[in-house]
Amino acid sequence: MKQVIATAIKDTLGELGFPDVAFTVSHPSDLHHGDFACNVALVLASDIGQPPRVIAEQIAGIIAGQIEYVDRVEVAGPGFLNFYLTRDFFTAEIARAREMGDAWGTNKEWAGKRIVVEYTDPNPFKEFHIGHLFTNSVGESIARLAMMQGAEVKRVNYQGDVGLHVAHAIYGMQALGISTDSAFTAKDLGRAYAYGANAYKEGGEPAEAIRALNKKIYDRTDDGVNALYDAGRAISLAYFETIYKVIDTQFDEYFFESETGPKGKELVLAHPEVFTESEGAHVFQGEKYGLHTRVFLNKEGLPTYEAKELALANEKAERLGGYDHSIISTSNEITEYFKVLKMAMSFVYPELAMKTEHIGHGTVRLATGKMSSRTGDVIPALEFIQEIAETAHEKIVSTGFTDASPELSEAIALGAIKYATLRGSILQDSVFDKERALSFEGDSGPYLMYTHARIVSVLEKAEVSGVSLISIIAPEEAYEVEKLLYRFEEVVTEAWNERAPHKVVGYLTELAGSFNTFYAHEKIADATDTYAPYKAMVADAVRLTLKNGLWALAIKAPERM
RNA sequence: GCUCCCGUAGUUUAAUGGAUAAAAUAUCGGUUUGCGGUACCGGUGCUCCAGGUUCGACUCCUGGCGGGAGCACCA
Repeated sequence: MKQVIATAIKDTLGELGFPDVAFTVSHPSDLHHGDFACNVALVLASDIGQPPRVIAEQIAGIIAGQIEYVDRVEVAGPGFLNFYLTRDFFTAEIARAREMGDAWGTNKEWAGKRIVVEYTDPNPFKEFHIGHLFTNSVGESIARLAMMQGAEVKRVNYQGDVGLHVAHAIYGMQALGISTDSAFTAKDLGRAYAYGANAYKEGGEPAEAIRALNKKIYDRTDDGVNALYDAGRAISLAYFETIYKVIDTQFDEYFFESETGPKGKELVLAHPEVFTESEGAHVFQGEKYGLHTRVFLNKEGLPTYEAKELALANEKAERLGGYDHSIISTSNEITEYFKVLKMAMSFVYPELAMKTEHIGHGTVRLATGKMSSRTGDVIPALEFIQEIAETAHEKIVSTGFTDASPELSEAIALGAIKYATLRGSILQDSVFDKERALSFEGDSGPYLMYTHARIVSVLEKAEVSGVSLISIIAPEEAYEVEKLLYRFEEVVTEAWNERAPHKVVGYLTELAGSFNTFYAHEKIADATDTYAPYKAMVADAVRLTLKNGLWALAIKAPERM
């Protein structure tokens, strides 16, 4: 529709003898200003020395009545052309949405192409905390938006099972007497890690011991260390799997630093023209490209994150049978490193470098203060979810909802968390206010879920009362909610193009608000109302949009709450 | 010190260079005894500072101020 209007305007410009200028056709921020607006007269004004409103009137005079589905064109404000669509357009869109069903909101832009999305990336031996929950929410949503573009998406999780942090944990295990003789849990590992990290910070002998351990972990020469390592790694990974089940995320492939490490080292050594020796280490000198120098192999000859990530790009391509695009979603602490890495990659793997994209997102802070896995002052993800689920359960019981199952409590808790983390731009740091996420009022995941469940319910009531969804007699004026509905496809595409899941959140919230206004003023389950069948169809299209939109955010849409 | 990100109602956040800067929350006041009140309607209240570009700037440019991250062997 946008394209149709743009073309018509372009033709009109030619007809009037105006120069061909760049203009935009967009949705006005206020629905009272029509469904589409064009700024062409404002752009032309200075070029041809006429007031914008005069130009706009000329264009409107010609274009009115020329475009199918455009009811009228008005000149407004400083000289905008406002296009109002016909009732038939909205009616047709409602029907189209309902026909498309689960495919509503998707397109074929990336059909036949493979996109790899790497996200979450928790490190074994460390706690899976709410920061991982945040990064998982972002990555999962990006992956789903990619799927909605028709791409074949491969979800990938990359985990640091070697490196200094593991040495921290092993050192802590030894110091705290955690051994394979007795059962230990992921929580014990978290404690051990915090202990080792603190010891390393103190420097001196413990730091030396940790560096020595790090080397042993790599070369596997010490049986005692190997035993601790193998048991710890297995317990960590099993623990992560239980979390993935809870947060509804599934990975196609897992990559480990223990595999990419040796390959990364090989790569660095094989490209001396790219990686130069400096102070005993192998570095990439980024200064030539406006970046900074980064170490790829340290002076002990061990690969750093950078070298491993380099090898990882190729590993992914090999194991997944190639890819058309590769997204790596991490917190923005990595952003600067990644620029250097990508530059280095452009010399080693030019084709892969071109397909690689890093998305750095902000970090979550709690209202109570910053959390850090180094001090052990973190909130474990599972405990956090459980706590919110318990509060959700209390609310369900006290308000007399039909379903008080633990599954529903958990779904609501996760909906609250995901919404809260995705509601703003992912670039920005965000503050997680627990009280707010738990309030379930206004802008919230449960608000959207509740609206969805209520539509399901009213549609059932409508059916029972004999409202048949066959009649398409619609009131002359389209409801406001209809004017938002057809934009869903555009929003999904925009959210994908800009890597901005919050666009979907904002849209769904506006849609739900608009529907709730509609619902408060219009009776749907009333067989005596001529318009009831049409209103039920509108409600059904909103239900579908909420369902598909929530899916893009990995939030469940229960039919009953 | 250098690089990157950010600065919007009391608070948390929106706004492809466009119209009266928008929601939620908090606060104040309402909802025709209506299909699920976790809802709906209304009031109060905001672009860090100083220049510049533009018909038009929260948005772009320059310089400040303030916050976060990074800046050689952690990830």
